[in-house]
Amino acid sequence: MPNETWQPPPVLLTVDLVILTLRSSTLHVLVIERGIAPYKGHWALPGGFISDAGEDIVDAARRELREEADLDATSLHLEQLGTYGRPDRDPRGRIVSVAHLAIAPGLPEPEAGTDASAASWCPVEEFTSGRRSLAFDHHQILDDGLERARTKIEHTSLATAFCDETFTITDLQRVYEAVWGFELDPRNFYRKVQAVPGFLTPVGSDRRTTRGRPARLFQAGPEHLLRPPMMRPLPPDQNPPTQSETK
Amino acid sequence: MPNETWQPPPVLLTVDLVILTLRSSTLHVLVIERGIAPYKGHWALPGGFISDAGEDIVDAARRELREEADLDATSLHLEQLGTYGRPDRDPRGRIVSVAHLAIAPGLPEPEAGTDASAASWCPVEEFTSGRRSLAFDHHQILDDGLERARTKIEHTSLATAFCDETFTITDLQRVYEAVWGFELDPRNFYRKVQAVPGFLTPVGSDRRTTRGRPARLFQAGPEHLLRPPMMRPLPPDQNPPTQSETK
DNA sequence: GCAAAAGTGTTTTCACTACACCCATGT
DNA sequence: ACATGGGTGTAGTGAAAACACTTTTGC
Repeated sequence: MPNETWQPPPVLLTVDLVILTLRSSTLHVLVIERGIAPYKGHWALPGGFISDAGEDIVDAARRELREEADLDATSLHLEQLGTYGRPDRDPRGRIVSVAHLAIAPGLPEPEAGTDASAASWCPVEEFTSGRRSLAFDHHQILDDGLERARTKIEHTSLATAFCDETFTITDLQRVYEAVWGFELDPRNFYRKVQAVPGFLTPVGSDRRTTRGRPARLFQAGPEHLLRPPMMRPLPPDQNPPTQSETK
Repeated sequence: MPNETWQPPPVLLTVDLVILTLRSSTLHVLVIERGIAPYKGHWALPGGFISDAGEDIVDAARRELREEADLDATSLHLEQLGTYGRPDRDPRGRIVSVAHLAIAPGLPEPEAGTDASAASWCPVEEFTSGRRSLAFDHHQILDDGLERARTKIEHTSLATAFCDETFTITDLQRVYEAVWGFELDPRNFYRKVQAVPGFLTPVGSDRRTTRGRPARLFQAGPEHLLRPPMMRPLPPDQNPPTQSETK
């Protein structure tokens, strides 16, 4: 162990953001086009350095959310995702990034032309399919953020963070389908979500904007942990053998 | 946004470790008695500064595991838990800590008197009950580590990391009971774990030395994700109302 | 034999799937 | 009327809790 007079090497700390939203029933992530080196001209996740020595990490994430995405962090879901510190992850030197996951309701228009000039929503499928790439280790961070979202909507009420203040059950179903990547039975989904105590609170009025029968409106309930959880079926690549089959 | 000539403030990075193990069917955490200020003489989680600018974060965690706990990180479960950076968390200044969770099989004896003089296993209940306290924000880190362990043994094979190379099903049940804090039915547990494909692999030879019928020995199977998961029942503080009751 | 721990069978309950069917609205 | 999306009934399936019961050891 180093002795008392030894001084540890300082590092530079950044925050990076995986900001997810739903746009026309498709999962999108906010990316920016880098204006400076390294990776100038490449796509990257929004983020930046901790601004001063007294700034809390989550406050830095909130600030970047406002500066780079023009989003109000007080009304958004925001959680820490993980810390990425591979020594070679940034060619400028030892830069450690604390990644965060943010969930926003679907905004009707892309980002207004504010401080962040080159920010835009992009379907996550562009990146997961490999058609587009991301700077630094941001592909890894995006993958981790997507996996976090997929598992968290199973047993927490995180899916409501993708919706507006009030929403229909079908709206919520679109969230699950977009995040998980497959379709669900609407009738069973309808009852399943309502059977979870505290998940949804009915609000008096209905919504009649489309044709067809008007849908009841709900808002997020008081419960954050879903019991029973909304378990996703395993993808049908192969049916797992049960205990009895090995008999 | 700061202009190009602005330099971000460097911070000091540490790693802290929540090392959990089972000792006589009780969950224990490794704590050290601090020999230097701040919090001199108080209990704290093992940890230390990143040693040089090229050291990966997880390597630093492995190094601390070896230096402070005399544990070989290659045979242990080790994962990142989260990053703690409240500006006032350390009176020495801006020190950000990347906390890790480590799981060790039950060692027969406490730590050998190696580099870490004052390290000792302590039942976690001493801290969760408030009888003992921890330095810095380590109480928060411990709570987060415990919660991570509780949820991860539900849907991953993490519980096997508490066991030796080979173990009986009852050994594994003790892990679940210690981490969750309540007892399970041994007969149902016996079948439930074996019904999860890939969770356990029977090792040919059986037996073990207690009185009573000898138990079959198993080792951890190839599957890391448990499907179906080992769901814990909700604590019986109150039975949640189902959908039909609100009718 | 008896206690203790391992392992099995069986019943009941309950959640989930699949799908037929009814309801309320716009055009 | 009929298309469209919202909402309900119900039978079949499988997982899990509860618990009686059998097996295999040490003493």
